[in-house]
Amino acid sequence: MENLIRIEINDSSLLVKKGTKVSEIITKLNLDGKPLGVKINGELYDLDFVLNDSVKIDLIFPDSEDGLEILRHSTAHLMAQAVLQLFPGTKTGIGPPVENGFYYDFYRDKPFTPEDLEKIEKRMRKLSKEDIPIKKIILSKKEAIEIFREKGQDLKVELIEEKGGDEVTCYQQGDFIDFCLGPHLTSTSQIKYFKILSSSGAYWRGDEKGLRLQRIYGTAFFKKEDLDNYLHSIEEAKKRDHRKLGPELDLFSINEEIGAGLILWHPKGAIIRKLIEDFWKEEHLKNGYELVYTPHIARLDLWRQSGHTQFYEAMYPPMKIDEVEYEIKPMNCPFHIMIYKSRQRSYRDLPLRWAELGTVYRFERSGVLHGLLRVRGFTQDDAHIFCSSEQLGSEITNVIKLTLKILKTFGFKEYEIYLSTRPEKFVGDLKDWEKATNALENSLKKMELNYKIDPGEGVFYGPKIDIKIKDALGRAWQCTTIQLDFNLPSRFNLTFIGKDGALHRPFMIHRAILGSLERFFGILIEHYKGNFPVWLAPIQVIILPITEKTNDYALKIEDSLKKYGIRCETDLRNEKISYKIRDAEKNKIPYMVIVGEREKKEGNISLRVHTIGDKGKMELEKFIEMVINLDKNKSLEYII
RNA sequence: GCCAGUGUAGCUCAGAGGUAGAGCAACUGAUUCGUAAUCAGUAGGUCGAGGGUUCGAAUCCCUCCGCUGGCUCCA
Repeated sequence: MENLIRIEINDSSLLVKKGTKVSEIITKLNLDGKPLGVKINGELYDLDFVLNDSVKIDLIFPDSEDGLEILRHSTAHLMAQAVLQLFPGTKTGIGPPVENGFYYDFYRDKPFTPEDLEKIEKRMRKLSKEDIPIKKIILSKKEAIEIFREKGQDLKVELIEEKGGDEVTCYQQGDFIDFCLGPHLTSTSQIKYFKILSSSGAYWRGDEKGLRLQRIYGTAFFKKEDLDNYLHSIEEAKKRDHRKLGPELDLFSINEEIGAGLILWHPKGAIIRKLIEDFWKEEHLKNGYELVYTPHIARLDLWRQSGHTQFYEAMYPPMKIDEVEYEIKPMNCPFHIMIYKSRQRSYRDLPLRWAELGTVYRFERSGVLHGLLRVRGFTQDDAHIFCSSEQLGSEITNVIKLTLKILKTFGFKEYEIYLSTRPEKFVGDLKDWEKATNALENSLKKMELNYKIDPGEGVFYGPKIDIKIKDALGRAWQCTTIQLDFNLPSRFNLTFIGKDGALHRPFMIHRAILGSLERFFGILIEHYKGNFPVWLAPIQVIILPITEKTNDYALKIEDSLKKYGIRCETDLRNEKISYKIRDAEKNKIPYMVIVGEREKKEGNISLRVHTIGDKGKMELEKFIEMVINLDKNKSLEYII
């Protein structure tokens, strides 16, 4: 009996001998089509996989994400084969599948030019047509190292030496062999619909001081239609890129003469910011926060005491004022701490929740700047909570609740939550770390939120929860962050007098919900594709007289709307109505109120709604009521 | 910061050693029009900045600045 294992596969369960290959089981099943591989315990394997334990097997077919992963991994190999044929002497690094595609890293003296990439793609098509079988081969570690050393593939030798067991798995297709666990397709002819997308620099093993490699990115699909759709979707996403929409809609700009990573908020962007800030302040006041304001600079000594000068790399050089060194702030925390320290605190005062829209400046390396999403000057929607050990759990839960409410109001439903735990280098004692990490995790569990654990990714001073939201091109950006801090309270010797009359150290939670107004605005522009909901739209209504004869009526309507605080304008230009409509649609104004002789005579309006179209005649009062309602409720809809 | 690409009118782009171009937007005029572009005219540029090669540079070379993709995904 001990030679038998139980295999769960395809809704059935069967007993097989130890050492059975997956493929032997599969031939016994009546399947439509052949699977590409299997997934066991979350790992992908090919059909040669030998079963030695009782496990559950998931079959991988082409129409799945896992199937695509196998295809893309094989396409990466195909690309490496093409590169080695065209550019002999190139050394191969690693070539994994990634979200939406794959890449392969190469080392070569000369960089790949765009023409080289075209040649590589052409060669890949040729190799695909040649229908080269892809075979798995098992070698001893010694053999494998010899083979790759002979081929001059030093990087592979390094990897095999480090990661290879006694037996080393390789995949071979024609003249190309790669050290790889697989799984892979069985022939290059199965790789048909692919495209090389871009190249870039990369460091060997992600080490900035290490070897500089060239990375080539590509993608692949099983169907031509899917590839075309993907390429089309990239083009579409570029149209709602905030860096394109922002200047187009006159929301913000970045001026080279002012400096990289510094944002100019134009009037239309500024009104949106104001509305976001008002909402943010209201919510915080409702939730027991108090507002504070702090300066933009402080003496360098303050940053020495906080530890920023030693630990924080993004500081600007200090400036001298009256022989004393001052530093522009990269964070708000030391200021809030000084407010805490401005008097003796008692357990009766706690929790203290201090919020500030605090503008900070950080030196970000030039290559990482990115529109509104990564800048050098930005305003954090910051707050610091000082609380006792007993209050920690409920404070964290309340921060998460507030976060979810705010994100929901803006219409965000998709985001990723991460819990980052203790890194190797850390300050504070283990008990506190454990308590705080548990408090964070318990809050997530209590609220039944899906989250991933980022082991060791916490900051040196404490564990944290991050919420990331994706931009138009699918890149995730950290917005919300909830961090515990074991560093500053002790560095500044924060205390409160407990019930017992003794001094205790408060817990400190550092949190930002939107992250920064700049980044959040960028994400928001892309989230709405520039079609802001009524409550945020810089201009909510534009009144379009059909000819000059109804200009007076249009202006009367503008007056009426303005009385109710509705943000509106009238297009008095001497243009045809279709021209004015086109302009208003391009400016993504929610409502177009069209008035001609008919409306003037009947005393009503014609309404056209952005992205929806002509809604016909309407009473002015009804329209006003609708707009006010949607505005007040922060509705994401344009019509009721 | 590093690798590669890129920078011409407000925007989208053409020009690739020999006098800076188009469309849209802007401005002026005509047209008075019913749901995504009426017609005509006018104006707009140290070709990112600085240096060099040349009789002559937007174009070739160098330096700097900005922007774009990537530098996290691990055989």
